[in-house]
Amino acid sequence: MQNTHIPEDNHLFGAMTGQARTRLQPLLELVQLEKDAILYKDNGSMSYFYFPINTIVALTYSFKSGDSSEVSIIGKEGLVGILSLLSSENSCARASVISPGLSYRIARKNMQLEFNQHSTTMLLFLRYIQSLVAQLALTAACNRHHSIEQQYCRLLLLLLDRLPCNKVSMTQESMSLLLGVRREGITEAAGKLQKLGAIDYNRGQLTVLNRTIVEKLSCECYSVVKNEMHRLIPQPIPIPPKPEFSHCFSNAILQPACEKCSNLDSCVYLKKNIKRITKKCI
Amino acid sequence: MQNTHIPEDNHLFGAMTGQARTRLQPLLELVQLEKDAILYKDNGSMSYFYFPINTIVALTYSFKSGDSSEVSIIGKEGLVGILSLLSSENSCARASVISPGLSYRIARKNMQLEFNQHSTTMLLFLRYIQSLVAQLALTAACNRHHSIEQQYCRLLLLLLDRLPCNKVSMTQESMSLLLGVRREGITEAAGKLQKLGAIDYNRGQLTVLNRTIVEKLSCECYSVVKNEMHRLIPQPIPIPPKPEFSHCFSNAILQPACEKCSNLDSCVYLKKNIKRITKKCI
DNA sequence: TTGGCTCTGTACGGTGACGCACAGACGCTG
DNA sequence: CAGCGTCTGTGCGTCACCGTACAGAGCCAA
Repeated sequence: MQNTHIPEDNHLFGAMTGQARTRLQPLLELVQLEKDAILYKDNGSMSYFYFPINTIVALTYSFKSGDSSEVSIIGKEGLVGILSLLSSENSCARASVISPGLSYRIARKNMQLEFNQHSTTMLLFLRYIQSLVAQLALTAACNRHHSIEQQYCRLLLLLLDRLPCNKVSMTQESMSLLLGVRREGITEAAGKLQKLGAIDYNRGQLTVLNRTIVEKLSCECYSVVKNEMHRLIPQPIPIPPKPEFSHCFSNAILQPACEKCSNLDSCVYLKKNIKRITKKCI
Repeated sequence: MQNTHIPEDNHLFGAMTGQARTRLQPLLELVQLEKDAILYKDNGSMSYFYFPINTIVALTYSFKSGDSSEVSIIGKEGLVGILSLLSSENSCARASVISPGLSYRIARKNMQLEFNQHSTTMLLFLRYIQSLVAQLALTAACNRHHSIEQQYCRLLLLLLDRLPCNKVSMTQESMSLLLGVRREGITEAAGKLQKLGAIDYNRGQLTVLNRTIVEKLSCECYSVVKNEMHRLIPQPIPIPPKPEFSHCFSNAILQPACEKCSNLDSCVYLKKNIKRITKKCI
């Protein structure tokens, strides 16, 4: 049975020229990123770049005190690790998987070669970096001025845009760590949204029922970031979701469509030969 | 009388190769940036890049509500406008002069040409962009977790590093707008620092008396940003301040060394042919 | 079934920052 | 010198968020 994913499901990869994609395609490897896997640490080096397909990665900055805060969310629209193309070293943020799923990855040196030798690729990536910069700047200002509720909604929307469905698999505890606030703050915001009928949730399984309400309660930061991204990186024409895809590969995110897929281990696709990246890997 | 400044007083310019500097030097123009001049707006286009000498520029993001927050501080170590090299458009932050002084500037198209055609320049600039990114990420997390007092100290240190002396010419009101907090919050923080003997101030004229205390009260963000910058961009060997320089060109920052320089208009250097960039210019 | 673990709901006091209001101090100008 | 505008100090009440603590509810495994 054929694999139902193509690297072009990642928008940034899809926005590369045909020639560039032809060059890179043989160097790509499809991997399953599991929850809380660390793709790179604050100061460590990284071996791979990741083009997420249906996984979501957060860039977070941590203080010595242990306090931390998300600075950027990267999913199928982007590339994890791109900032390290700017120099030989990483920046000071950590990249961790907050929603498990599939991603293509490519060895660092191959990516660096492509970036250095082909100006069209470089220019595209630089545009993407600019959109990341805008996201960072906005997050800074947002953290200063907006309420937990607004930021919770913003985060929900960022996650939704990067998931193949309207279900988010994250506990309130995880969300609070991302935003750098108390868990109780999230409980309160989520409780209000539930009362309004905007979301429904149960033990780490959150479903967005009415996206409009969430958008209204969110701060303007969400739409600004989204528009900036769309302005800089052309978005692919929306393709109707592939049933098999959403069935078998996003089972940690979707409510599974069948019993046997409620566990990753029983998924026939994953049984094949897709490497798993777990918490222990880097 | 010779001009006492050279473009190499700007660290980023100084870190460029000799060939690159030779190419750019004839294209540079020395200008006087006056307080509150807007170098570029949130969405507008920009005509020049600025290599600050003894002026300081803030990148701030503003919300529709009018709330705003500084996301980055740029002085003699950097280049204002560099992010727009990444694509044809600007990012969503505004650049305004918070400390008046001199800067070299270069037309946008000339800079873009240099960036596109010379890889050593490009690589240097990309490294600088990475340090900016680190600053943005840190600011985001800092805004979340650190107190006004800590952030006030951080800002003071960032300003000090970019000034030729220990005097900062800014009102508490201006500082509060930068940090995106109440003016009274700054009053309180400044009052505490004054009681401790760390600073002295009077109607917009602030002198740092004991830098060590300020560093102790600051959050770790200052040193992290500074180290990241030094790691990525080689710093010049410190040169003892030139008396004439500090006398005549930083008079809006320094307590003037003589009476006739207490006013910009009476400065013989500025009388010559240095263009002034005021609030009205863009 | 039972016990233990995780996740969520709630409550309480503490605190840092806010918004507002106003007074005093300083410095410039006529 | 008088008057005015700017800058700073201070004192409220309010609110959002924090830290802590604990209880209940759901889920899983022994």
